[in-house]
Amino acid sequence: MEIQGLTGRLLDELGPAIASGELPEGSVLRGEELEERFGVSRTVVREAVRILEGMRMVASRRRVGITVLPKSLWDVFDPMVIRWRLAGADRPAQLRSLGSLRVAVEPAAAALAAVHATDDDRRELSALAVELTVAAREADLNTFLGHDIAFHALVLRASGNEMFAHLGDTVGAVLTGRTEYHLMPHQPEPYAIRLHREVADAICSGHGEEAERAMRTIVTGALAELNQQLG
Amino acid sequence: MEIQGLTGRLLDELGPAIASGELPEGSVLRGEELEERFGVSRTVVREAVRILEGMRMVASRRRVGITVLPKSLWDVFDPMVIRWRLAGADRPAQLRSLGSLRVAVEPAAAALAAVHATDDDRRELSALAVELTVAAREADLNTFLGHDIAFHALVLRASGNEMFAHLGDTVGAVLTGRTEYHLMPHQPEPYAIRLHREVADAICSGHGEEAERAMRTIVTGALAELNQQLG
DNA sequence: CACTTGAATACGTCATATCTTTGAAGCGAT
DNA sequence: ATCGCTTCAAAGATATGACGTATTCAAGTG
Repeated sequence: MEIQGLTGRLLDELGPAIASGELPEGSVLRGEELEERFGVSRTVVREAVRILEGMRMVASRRRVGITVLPKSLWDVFDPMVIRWRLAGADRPAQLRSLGSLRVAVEPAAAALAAVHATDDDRRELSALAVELTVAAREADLNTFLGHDIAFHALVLRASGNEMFAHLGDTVGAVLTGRTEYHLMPHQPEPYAIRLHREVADAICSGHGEEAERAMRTIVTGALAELNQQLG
Repeated sequence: MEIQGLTGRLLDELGPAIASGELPEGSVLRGEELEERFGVSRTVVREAVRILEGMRMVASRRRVGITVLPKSLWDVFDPMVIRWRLAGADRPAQLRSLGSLRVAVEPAAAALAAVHATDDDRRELSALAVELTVAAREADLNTFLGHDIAFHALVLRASGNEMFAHLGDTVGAVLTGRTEYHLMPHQPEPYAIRLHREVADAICSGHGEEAERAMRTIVTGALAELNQQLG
């Protein structure tokens, strides 16, 4: 679900360059310069810049050029921005931000899911918790990661809140990144696994507060681990 | 900080039309049709569509046209999308989503602010709490609203989390909308005012848990009130 | 020194042409 | 009648030339 064509390719050059700080705040680009540098036409440059303008990473002004805006103005919830920042020099800061966001949102989502999840949601959640346990026991990290992502995305979706649901992919990106990052030398901790089952059980039986508490333990643990890794 | 020019104007026609459901999921537009309907050139249409594509509200495909994507794919955290939805038929759903989001995020932000707020932040927060109390006592609703928005935005910013900070404007839009919505026939509740002062005091003195608790009481109260209003 | 004026500049918009992709119609063979 | 291949046309994607317009900067003027 990405932007296609030359515009998309240019975007994937400019976005990361800005997100990583390679083009710092206040940098000025000229449209014609971008045309030459990337060998594309005005059309392509203008459309890519418009998209960046839509996410408030740049502003285009007559007689001045295309200015890189301060990070505080960026749409930091835009999945593209998040992906670019996770891929570049801003990765630690982005992981910290997302860690705190998870601590805030996921317990609330779990509590809501206990009320709003459909029967199908509950069944799938239970199944995922079981498969998670199996994959962990067999130390199958890739399978584990996939189920873990699906688990958290499902809780967020089952909350019935569209904004929470939308964070599913982002959380998935964090979990993927975390696995890649420290390469998961050890198998997942049994305690964390048990907590996932507790979340699933609590949501299935409609115990919102318990689901919230268990989920909070999971995400605060993840945040603590993250802070330890990042120093 | 809006998109300027004809592109911006077209965007402000198309965005709300899609957000309100006037152009439902699956609707197909042709670029040429938009050119004629709005009397603008291809350039303008394409750039506006590109921006909408960037927020995943539409997808453009050859031989088909510009298709309105299902709401579940939209970047629901994009400030433009939120504004458009708040302005149209989707307003109740958007208010509910934002209400839950506030319950999740603002208490966490308050807790973090107690640790990360600068001295200036703390001073400003105290001042705002006082001015809030004064405006409430004088039943000056506009002043009260302004300070209320500033208060919540400051807590979010002082949390030190850029993603939380970014929600300041959105929360402001919710508060503004709420005041406009039920026209605030009564003066703000003294209990809610006291809670704001508690939040400020707790953050100033570094008591994260107390700040979190007081803030949670505020936002859960707001959510309950909202649910009552919306049925 | 402050103000006005003008020219240079870079984006904004329009119009047109060509290329590329792709959905669908057409058509033949099994 | 259905499957599979070919062909065609529709619509977006890209390129390019022309002109409009706001904005900046500096020269000129009082």
